[in-house]
Amino acid sequence: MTGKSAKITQRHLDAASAVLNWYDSHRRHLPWRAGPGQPVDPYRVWLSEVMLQQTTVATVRSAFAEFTRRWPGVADLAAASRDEVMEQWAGLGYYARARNLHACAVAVVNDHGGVFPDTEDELRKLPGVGAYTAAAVAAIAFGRRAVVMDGNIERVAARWQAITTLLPAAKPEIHAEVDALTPDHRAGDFAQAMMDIGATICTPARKSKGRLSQPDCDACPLFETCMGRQGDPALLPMKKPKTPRPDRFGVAVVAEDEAGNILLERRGDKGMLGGMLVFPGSNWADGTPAQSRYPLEDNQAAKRLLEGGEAVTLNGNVEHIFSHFRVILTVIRVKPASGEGWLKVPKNELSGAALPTVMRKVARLAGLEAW
DNA sequence: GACCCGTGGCC
DNA sequence: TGGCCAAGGGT
Repeated sequence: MTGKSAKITQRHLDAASAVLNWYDSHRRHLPWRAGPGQPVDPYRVWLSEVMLQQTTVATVRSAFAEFTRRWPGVADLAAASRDEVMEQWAGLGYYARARNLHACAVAVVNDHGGVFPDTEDELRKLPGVGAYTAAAVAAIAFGRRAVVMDGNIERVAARWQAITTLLPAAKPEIHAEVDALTPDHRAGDFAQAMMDIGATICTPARKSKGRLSQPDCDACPLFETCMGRQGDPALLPMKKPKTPRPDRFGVAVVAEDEAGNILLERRGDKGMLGGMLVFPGSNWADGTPAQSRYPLEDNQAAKRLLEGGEAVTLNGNVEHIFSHFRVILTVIRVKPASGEGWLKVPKNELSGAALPTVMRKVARLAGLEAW
């Protein structure tokens, strides 16, 4: 997109050239990457980029294989129901990605004749496609020159230029350097090369035995032009400290009717776990453990399940860490007098349902899943 | 800019 | 064990 570029120096040109040469012999071979001279499938590029948002390559490998086997093209994915997509996405997290993934496939079919738009601006308008994904797809799938900035490239560039400004304030400054580095041709290869370098050589610093792990600078194609090596590259990029993660407490009710169905509800589209299935339960509140108060006062429908049946509070808790808080759940098991009004899933079909991981932990504590 | 939004792996 | 991190997007 637009934005200031740093002045392009010979150092920039040398670095970009070295990166592309390195890529030709050291690129990672990943299922969603076309080989040299092989045709690129924009659907697979887009799908992999969405999956890779904040998610590791190892996790995406199997998920990508399952999705492409089930839905080989964008029209197949668009023709699926959203609930099917949510089921297939279960366990991958950030469920807005799954909602947007389906909405995006539908938009490509309905508004673009089933063909992905090939410019950054048009891609950017699709649901779930932000600055990074639009640039990546434009460059990788369509050979456009686009400035691709992700966490890896951000780190590599910040070290290469020895940028000491704190993130995220440093983003424009880093973007300007990446822009100046990005070649007119092979911008997609350049971006993927930078990500490979970030993932395998210019790795994030981790504390190990009280020291910071060091990047493998000797193996890096940017060795000669890197300014970060004049200091300690492991210290870069500098980041603003994160806000602490509070604890929340709540109750989940595992209710099984006479027919062996488990009672669930589907969350609304907005907010946490949107579109996914969850056990009835309380809200998750800051502060004190829920069992010390009146935990289901905020959910009368769930509370009603406990009336009539013998409710058992299970020993132990479910603990789960989300991006911005930790939740500790008390689990109550009950045979309700009536399951009316709840979504019913047969006990033996729970494993294929759109249950997020925290709810699978609840099911496990209640003895419902091997998992 | 700040905050919301999952999960698994690593040391 | 706890804190940090991963090919971010939406509001």
